[in-house]
Amino acid sequence: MPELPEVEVVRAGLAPAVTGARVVAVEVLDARSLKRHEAASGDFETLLTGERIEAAVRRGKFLWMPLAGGAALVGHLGMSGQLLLRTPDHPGDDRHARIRLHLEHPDHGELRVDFVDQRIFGSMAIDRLLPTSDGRTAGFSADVTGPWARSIPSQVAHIARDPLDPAFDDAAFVAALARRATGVKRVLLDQGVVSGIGNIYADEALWAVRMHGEQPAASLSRRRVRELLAAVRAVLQKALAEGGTSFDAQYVNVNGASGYFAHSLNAYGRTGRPCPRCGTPIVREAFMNRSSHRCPRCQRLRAGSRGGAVVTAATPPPPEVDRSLTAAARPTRARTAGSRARG
DNA sequence: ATACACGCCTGCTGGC
DNA sequence: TGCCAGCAGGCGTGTA
Repeated sequence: MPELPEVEVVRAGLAPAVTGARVVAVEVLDARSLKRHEAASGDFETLLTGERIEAAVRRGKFLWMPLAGGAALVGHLGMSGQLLLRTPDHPGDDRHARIRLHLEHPDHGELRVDFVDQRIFGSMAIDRLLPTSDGRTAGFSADVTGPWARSIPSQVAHIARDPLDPAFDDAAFVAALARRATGVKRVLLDQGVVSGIGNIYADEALWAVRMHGEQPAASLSRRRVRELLAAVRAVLQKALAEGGTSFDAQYVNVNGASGYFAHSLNAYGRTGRPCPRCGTPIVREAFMNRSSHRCPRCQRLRAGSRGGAVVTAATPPPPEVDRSLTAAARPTRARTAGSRARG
């Protein structure tokens, strides 16, 4: 399931191929993938056909391509979405292909972008661009000089900046947690507070700093919140670095699903298997209609230390983000695009 | 305003 | 073997 690193891999793979390309034809194979397209703004195919793509930009898990006409093509991969860059003659028998874009690029010639999405939690839409509320660059892209750089699609405007964004406000994040009367994991998953984090990387970051997901956010000291934020960044960057290796730049096989499942993980999906740190079996617990995974020994609920004396016994040891995520993960890492064929 | 349950979707898996 | 519940879960919406 694509979270920030996976979406960034897709964006980075897409960008060189689509930037400057013209949309010559659009095929909507399943209109359900347009559920976030506002019909009142016009027909999706009509609005998109003939447009020139200016860039590929990402904030959190949202991806968009500013168009020369001033609007943007917005994509969200949802649970199972992929944006696959293909040659025009690629077989069209993909069972879950929902939308197809036929592009003409001045340097690369004819290209096809297939939006493939099994569960249809993802979507594409044409949306208008609004100025960013803080006047800064809207998201991540290679080019920040275009007229669209400080503009964000209306349906992405409520999404917070992600932790890898240079404009992310650490102090505001600390303050936001102090205000929240809920568990820290819920806040990590709230895209209005910090974007890009899904269930997998939330569990991994919490494991890295030995924190219980139900720990009340407001009970955390500023220091602990900053440790958590650092762990989030480390986990995302580590995954991103791995994803970079799985991208086959030669023949643009842009693929959001290859990579991260089943490897590099210390807690997520490891129910019953030993915690890489202490050996205690990882437990799985119901959480918001899904699951949380944690080490019952390393990650316990603790008395809050915020605003009071630090309780020595409750002070966690320093996080071991790097060592655990690097060394433990490598042997099980999947290969690259080639391994994807197994499905 | 904030917190949380729910619906949207398909395909796979395990229990009976 | 077939059937069905459960699970995967991001995000918008509705409710309290």
